[in-house]
Amino acid sequence: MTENLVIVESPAKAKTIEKFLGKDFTVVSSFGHIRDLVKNKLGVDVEKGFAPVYEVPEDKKKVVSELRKLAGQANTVWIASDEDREGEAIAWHLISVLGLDPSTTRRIVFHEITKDAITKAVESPRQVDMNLVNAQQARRILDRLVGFELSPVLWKKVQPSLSAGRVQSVAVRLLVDREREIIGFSADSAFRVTGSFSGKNSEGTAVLLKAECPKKFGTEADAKVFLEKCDAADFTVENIVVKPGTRSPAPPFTTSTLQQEAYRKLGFSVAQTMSVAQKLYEAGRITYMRTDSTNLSSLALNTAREVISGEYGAEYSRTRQFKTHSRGAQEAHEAIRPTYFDRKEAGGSNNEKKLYELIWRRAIASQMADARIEKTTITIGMSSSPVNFSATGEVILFDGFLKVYTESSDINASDDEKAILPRVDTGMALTPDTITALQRFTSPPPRYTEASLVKKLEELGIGRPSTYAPIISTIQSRGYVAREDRPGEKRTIAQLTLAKGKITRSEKSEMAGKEKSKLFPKDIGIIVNDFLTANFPDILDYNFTAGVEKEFDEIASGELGWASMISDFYSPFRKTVDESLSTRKRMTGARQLGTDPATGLPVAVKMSRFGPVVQLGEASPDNKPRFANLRRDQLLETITLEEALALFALPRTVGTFEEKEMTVGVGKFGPYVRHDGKFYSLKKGVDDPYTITATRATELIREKREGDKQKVISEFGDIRVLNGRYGPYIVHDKTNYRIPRGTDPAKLTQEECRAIIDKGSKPKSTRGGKKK
DNA sequence: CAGTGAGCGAGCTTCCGCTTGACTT
Repeated sequence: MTENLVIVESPAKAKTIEKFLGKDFTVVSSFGHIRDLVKNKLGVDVEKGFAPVYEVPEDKKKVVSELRKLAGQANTVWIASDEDREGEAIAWHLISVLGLDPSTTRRIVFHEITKDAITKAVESPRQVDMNLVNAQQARRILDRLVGFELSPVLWKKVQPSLSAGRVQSVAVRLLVDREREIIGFSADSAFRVTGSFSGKNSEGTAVLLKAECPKKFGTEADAKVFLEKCDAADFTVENIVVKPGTRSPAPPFTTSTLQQEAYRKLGFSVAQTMSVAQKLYEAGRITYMRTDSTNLSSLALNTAREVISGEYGAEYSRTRQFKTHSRGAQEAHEAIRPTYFDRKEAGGSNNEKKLYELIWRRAIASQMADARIEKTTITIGMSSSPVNFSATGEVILFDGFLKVYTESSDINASDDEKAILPRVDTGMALTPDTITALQRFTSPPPRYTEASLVKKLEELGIGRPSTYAPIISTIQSRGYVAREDRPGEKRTIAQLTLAKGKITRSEKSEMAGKEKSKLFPKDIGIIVNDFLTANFPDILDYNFTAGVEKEFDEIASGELGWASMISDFYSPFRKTVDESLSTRKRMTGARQLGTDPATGLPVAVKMSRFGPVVQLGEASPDNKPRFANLRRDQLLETITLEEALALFALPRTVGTFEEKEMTVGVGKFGPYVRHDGKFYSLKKGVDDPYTITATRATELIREKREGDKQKVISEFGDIRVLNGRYGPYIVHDKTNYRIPRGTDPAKLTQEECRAIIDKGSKPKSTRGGKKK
């Protein structure tokens, strides 16, 4: 018999709270939502005022029956789900599913897990707020209607199994729109002039000063004219400006900023960050990792102050509370911070340690003093032209929070290195050692990374902390976008150098468009996006979510009825769905590229059942056209006739080896060499199927044979002892057998192998585990 | 394990947000 049963959302939270509440209270977890719209149907009765059809999902039945049992034994049930829309709905579903009495069940909330906050919460219970619950139901129903009405349109008009939704479709649109900006971008170049000067200051010390000309020169000729002027000029220090300034720390982490910084500083993917953070949370090392709040509890503020004062001195401490700026934030939790600031290290694995340290530094820095800096700008005038040179430098007078943490930026910061400047005096003469004009190209807008996409989504108020990682994974698993690298293209840039009264020209090369781990939209994503933006512009609008969120807020405050909101949305939406089903044609992304000069046949690209293809010739009852797959880095939208025709070069014969032909092609598992009925994979990033030579192909064959030899330890007819990924094992009749510990696999005899097989120390069948 | 690209039609796919384990390698 329990006196009091408290239900929270997370089991780790339950464990912590139980300690604060004492023995009269049992604290258990609902593991999030316990009820949802039915799984495989619309689950909304459109005819009957959009009545939702709820069910307890299969994987929640156990939790529900356990909770029901405990609730039946308790005198008082307290529901302490989060203080936001979803949390309120969880409370309401719990009351309804567990058969609790709404008038005696106590709804409590707290957004920091401290004894004080919990005690206060228990002293002021309330009842479930039905307006807030209705706002959640409206959100849920709207998302279901959009997702389950839109996706089937795609199945008919584009391809089966595709999906669309309020959040994912806009995420894909961001990437497609950005890709089109990049496609339409043409790089401009200008010449940037820098100089290296020497002179003697009033103390008689020789100084060296590097400075840049703020004016850019559009053409090489203009740059040359300027360098000629420089050659004839006298240079003097015209002006020295010293400006004090401060820099302030960033707020402690939210889910989104944690994902961004873990990507920039540690190279973690968004999903990796969340799973590592989950481990730290379960171990009690950090506060909850799915949050949109930058708020810190007063307990946290106090302990941070103590730790900072003790570690760095009181002058480094400055207590701050940050306002949460993110759109649609619900602030049910604290910011992400260490549970104990005095613990500088925590976590089992290396990744856990690294992420913990990052969280610790960011949270501690947020409670530290501003850094004080001094920025110096030296202007150098020249006698032959009104153009100046300028040198900027920065000195840190007091490091403050910089002692612990500096936030990284998405933009490459290599250009504005903060140098320390030497002492110079106004009017001082300078002699140029070298002055160079280097050609610089403008860059297109950057492609999104997983983390920068999350940042953008958060800015638009789309998605929630618990869904950022799943969104990124959904749009990739649907094939709409892919995380890829690109080697980039070599580009030649010109450089003019003035030294010792002579101007010399040289050329350098740089890589343009190199990409690492960026999100690229794929053809199917572009086709789906174009279809949706053409037919459902309202839903694909970047501000759609912000608009409906405003209405959800009105429902939450009781100004708007949820059913009327849904109804206003649904009638026109449903009409557009029906129209696009009956009038729109299938979308294939087809483009006619022209005629093949060799055969005179038409060349076209389109999306086929198995991906983007180029087609040579037209299909008719007595003609089967030739097909070739597009490469991973090509798009239907941008591929040229020449590029498309080049794809038919495969498969090709590269030569003979041991009197058998070697052919190169691209198969299911990438590029290969085929020889004597066997396949040999080309090395990724090394070999190119279009240019690989016979010599290299035979090399690959020999390498593979050598590798296979080492794989076989011994062979007894149909029994083989092999070296596998997980160590040596025995193969017989297509089944693998484990070798007993302490046995030298090289010394196994046929009889011993037979014995192991007969004993049947079969590893479990590898087939069973896969779920549909 | 290294291919497909048509058409027929049954039966299936799909949303967003709240939470953790199951699973195998």
